[in-house]
Amino acid sequence: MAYADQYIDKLRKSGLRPTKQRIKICEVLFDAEKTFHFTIKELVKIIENQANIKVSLATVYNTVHAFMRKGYIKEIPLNASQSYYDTNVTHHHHFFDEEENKLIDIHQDDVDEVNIKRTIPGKKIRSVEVIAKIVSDNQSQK
Amino acid sequence: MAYADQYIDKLRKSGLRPTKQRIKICEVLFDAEKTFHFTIKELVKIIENQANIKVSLATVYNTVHAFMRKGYIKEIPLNASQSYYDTNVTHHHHFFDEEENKLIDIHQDDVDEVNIKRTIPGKKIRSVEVIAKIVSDNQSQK
DNA sequence: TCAACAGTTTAGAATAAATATAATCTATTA
DNA sequence: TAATAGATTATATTTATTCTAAACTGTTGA
Ligand SMILES: [Mn+2]
Ligand SMILES: [Mn+2]
Ligand SMILES: [Zn+2]
Ligand SMILES: [Zn+2]
Repeated sequence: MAYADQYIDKLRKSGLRPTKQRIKICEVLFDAEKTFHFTIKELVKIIENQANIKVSLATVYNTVHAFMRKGYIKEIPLNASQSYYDTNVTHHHHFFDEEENKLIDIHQDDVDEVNIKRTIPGKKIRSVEVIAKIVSDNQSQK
Repeated sequence: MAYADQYIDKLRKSGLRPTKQRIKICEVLFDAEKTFHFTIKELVKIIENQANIKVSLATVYNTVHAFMRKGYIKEIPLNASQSYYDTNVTHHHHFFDEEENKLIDIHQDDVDEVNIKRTIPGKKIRSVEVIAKIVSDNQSQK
C-alpha cells in the first residue's frame, strides 16, 4: 500500500485520526481508478472481501458521514430506501437506470447549464442536480 | 361532500373499490385548491385532524402506492430516509429548501429544456428532473 | 334483495436502514 | 510511557416501511 501515507496525511489534515479502519476505507474509496457510486451495504461487502481487517458497521457509517462532512464524498438523492454515495465530488449529473438500480455519471460538460428563471426571496441556490431516469429502449413498436 | 361522487367515479374507473378510507384520502389530496407535497406522516396527521373517519397507517401506505401506480400522485427523490409525494403530476422541477425541509414547485416553463448530450446505448430517457437546493441568502460577506 | 366472495382494512408483528449508547481500545503528545 | 481525547465496537434503539392474517365490506348475479 504505497498510498497509505497519503491517506494518513489526508486524514490528519482533516482533523481525523488515521486509524486502521479509516485508512482501509480510504483505500477502498480512493484507490479505485475511477470514481464510483456505492451504498453502505456494498461498501461493507467490499471491505469484507479484502478482509485483512474487520470494520464494524457503525464505523463504516461514522466514517462515511465524516468523509461527507469533509467533502470527500457526496450523497445522491434517489427515491430509494437506501442512500447512494458518490466518490465523484465534482459538480455533475446522473442517469439512474431504473432496471439495474445503477447510477451513471453525466459530466457537467454534457449538460447545458440549467437556467432557472424563478427565484425565491431571501434564498439562494446552493446546487442544481439533474437526474435522468432511463429504461431499456425496446424500439419494437407493434 | 359534493366531490365524493367524483372520487367514487375516479376510483371505480381505476379498478379500485371506493371505500370510505380511499374517498377520504382523495378528499385530502385532491380537494385542495393547489397541488402540494407531503410525507406519509403529514398525510396521516391531516386525516386525523379532519377525524370523521379513522384510517390505519397500512391503508394510507397502500392507498398512496395504489394512487402512484395509477399516476394520481408521484414520488419526489430526496435524501431518502422518508419519501416525499406530490399531487402535481405534471412534468415540473423543484427547489428544496434545506433549512425548512420543504419542496417548492418550479414550473416547466421556468426552466429551459434540459439538454443532455450524452446517451446510453440501448437505453432511453423516461424523465428528467431538476432539483435545486436552496438556503438562506445572508448577503452579509465580511 | 341478499348470499357469496374477492378485495380491503386493520392491529400488530416483522424488516431493514440508520443512529445512539456505553464500554473498550488506540493514536497522540508531553 | 502515561494520560487522555477521540475512535471503534457490539449491542440496543429508532424509524420508515412492509407483511400477516383475521375481520370487514363493496360488488355482483341469482
Ligand atoms: Mn445520512
Ligand atoms: Mn415507496
Ligand atoms: Zn456521480
Ligand atoms: Zn412538485
